[in-house]
Amino acid sequence: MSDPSAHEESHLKVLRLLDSNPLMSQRDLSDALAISLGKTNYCIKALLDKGFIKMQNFRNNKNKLAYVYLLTPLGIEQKSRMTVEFLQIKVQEYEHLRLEIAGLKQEAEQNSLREQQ
Amino acid sequence: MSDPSAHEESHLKVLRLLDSNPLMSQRDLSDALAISLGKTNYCIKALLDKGFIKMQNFRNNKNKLAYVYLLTPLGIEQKSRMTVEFLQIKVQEYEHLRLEIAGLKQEAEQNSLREQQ
DNA sequence: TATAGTGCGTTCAATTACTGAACGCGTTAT
DNA sequence: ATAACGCGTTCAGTAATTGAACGCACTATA
Repeated sequence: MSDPSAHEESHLKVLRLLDSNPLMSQRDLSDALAISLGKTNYCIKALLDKGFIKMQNFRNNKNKLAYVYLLTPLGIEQKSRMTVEFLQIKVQEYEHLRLEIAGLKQEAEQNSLREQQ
Repeated sequence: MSDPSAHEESHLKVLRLLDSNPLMSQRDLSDALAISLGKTNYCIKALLDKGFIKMQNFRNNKNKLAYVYLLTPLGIEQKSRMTVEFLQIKVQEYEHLRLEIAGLKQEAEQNSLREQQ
């Protein structure tokens, strides 16, 4: 995929997940996104590098050292921007898929007619 | 992509294209599918290997040597099977996308409300 | 207190996926 | 003749992705 929006989409998904739950580990994220741990780490680093998220140590009520990934103000702003951007892209994909399904349906019907003869 | 259905989808698309126009060259196919020539060639070879298509020399009315890629009876059968299979997959994707769009829309609206305050 | 176990972020060699320039060949145009 | 063209084919190079392994800090167990 040399499509730049492919990376961007992972970034948006991570931002959305972390915004709803900053406690997610990189392994949680890779499960949720169905991508490898390495790729998730690569993505997190990019978001840190861009200043969209920050990594923060904290101790929870069981005195366990852990991390939270918090969206920065810039990250929140970018998340909004990317949300609108992908909304448009997704609507286009939706229409494309609708047409593709229509084509497949038509063909499937033709095939079953052919079998009946 | 270790997803086996990714290959399969290319195969189905090639079968559909060739069924509608056996005169398409590998370059035509790579344009239509927006994939590289090398990948198209790899795909064609796989379909030949499986016996789904056959490659046939012919001479058109201008005495030009050329190839046609014809679907075999097995290829026609497989194309039908794969069409039904992907119809189901695509419908699922469609629903998934619908939900994703709904989520994005809701979020975009929340963001614009936040901006107004 | 010692020690094993757990979960975390991180790394990176290996694998897989993909590209597209280049080639040989036969046809077509000059 | 000979250049130009389009075809399938090849393959070295690059991009993308994986996941086992590592060190570290905390937790549970003896």
